[in-house]
Amino acid sequence: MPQLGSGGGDDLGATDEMLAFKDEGEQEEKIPENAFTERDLADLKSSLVNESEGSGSPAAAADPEAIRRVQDPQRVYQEKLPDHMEDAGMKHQDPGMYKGSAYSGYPFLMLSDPYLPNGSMSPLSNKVPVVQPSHGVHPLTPLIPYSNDHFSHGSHSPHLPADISQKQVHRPSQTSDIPGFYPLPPAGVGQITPSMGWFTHPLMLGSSMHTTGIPHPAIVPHSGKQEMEHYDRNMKPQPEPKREKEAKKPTIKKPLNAFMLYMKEMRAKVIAECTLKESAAINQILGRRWHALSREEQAKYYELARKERQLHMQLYPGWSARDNYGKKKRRTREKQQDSNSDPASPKKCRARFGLNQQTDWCGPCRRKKKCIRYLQGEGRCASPVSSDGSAIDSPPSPLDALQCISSAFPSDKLAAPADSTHREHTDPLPVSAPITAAACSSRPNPGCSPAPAEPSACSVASTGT
DNA sequence: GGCCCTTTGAAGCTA
DNA sequence: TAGCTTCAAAGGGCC
Repeated sequence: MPQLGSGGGDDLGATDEMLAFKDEGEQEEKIPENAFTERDLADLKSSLVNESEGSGSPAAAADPEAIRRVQDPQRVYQEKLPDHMEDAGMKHQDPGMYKGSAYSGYPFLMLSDPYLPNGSMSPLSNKVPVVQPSHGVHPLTPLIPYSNDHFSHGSHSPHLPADISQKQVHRPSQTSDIPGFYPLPPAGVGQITPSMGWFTHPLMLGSSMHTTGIPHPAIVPHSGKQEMEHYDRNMKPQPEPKREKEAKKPTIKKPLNAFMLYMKEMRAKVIAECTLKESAAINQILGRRWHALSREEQAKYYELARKERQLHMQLYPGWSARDNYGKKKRRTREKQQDSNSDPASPKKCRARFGLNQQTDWCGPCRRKKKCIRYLQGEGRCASPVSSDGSAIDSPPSPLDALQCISSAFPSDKLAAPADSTHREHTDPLPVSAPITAAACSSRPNPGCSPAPAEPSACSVASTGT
């Protein structure tokens, strides 16, 4: 795996685990200077619970651990907030690791400078033209990856829900205790912890602010306008029938993982460069580019993702990914069947290549994903025939599009990673992969010169499937 | 309107 | 513990 595996890395799939991050427990010793206080955290949780669940606190009630954490904030926050923020130079302006990254605007990393005292963004924050006009979230705010348009729907002002201020007024126990969670005067901003700094972003306050005043984007209604209306109503003090209230419980979304953060950042770039629109095709490209990233580059995103998870944990101690299970319907049965018959399934590929399953495979292969070699153009697994005797099809061919991307993005990493020693498991896109005329004809990029190849191979990029 | 596609990673579940 | 499933984002396509 290219990611972060250093030689003997075992779990190459979870490369973030391979980072030399300290154990959470070890991180308790240091508290970021700006760490918000125990009280803030407790209030924050309280407000979340109050707003989403009504006056009661079912989440906490159902989760003694949550209560304990709230009551033991020292443990909570110290436990959650890693000192590697300091280690990585993130506690203050980081001249290195995040410099030049779109994530220079990452709330966690911004600490003192990301949001200037007057609320404006750090100049560094505009480096990457990620544009998400339809979502009132600042595009450079990775800690705001969650869909937030739910909070700005309907006739409300796209900037601030009409009743926001009222709600703040009517929530004395929260507003008074969480001075930093609401539109703050410049002085207040400085009191907010780095991790909470995004709360004060003008855009956040404008459109994605949670009506609780805790605008964490992970909190969204289940879906749609109607639910949002319910959600708004839910914020009002009037008691509602239990069943109804339950149905209106907002959804707390999963924190984004490293790749998701990367996608969020790079999507617009890929779209702009290759005039692609379909997310499926874009994601294929991004997936390949992800593998082409250097260890250090990926480390940024793993770090961000880790902080994202930590913040998420702090905000929603009782939340579990399981809470959202069943909220999406998938054709899992069909996929499962495909996986079983897939000649590139991890198990089969491992066996065919006769490689050590602990060290010789990339993360995807060690899970359910296809063998990376299969995908990367070796064409097929070692055997041309699958276990059931049927012929193995040629691998999916987004490669031509990816090849084009490699031209569009003159990064030598795609063709020749800077550090090849750490990507033995995920070789970059084969340079020999031809760019089809179709692939390039749909792209304005002059660097994309077609090579003779099957025209149909571009279908992935040009049409999506 | 809502699911599908497509990617990787994290977390939960199951045997 | 290994393997599988689900969800996270995105937005065009499709039914």
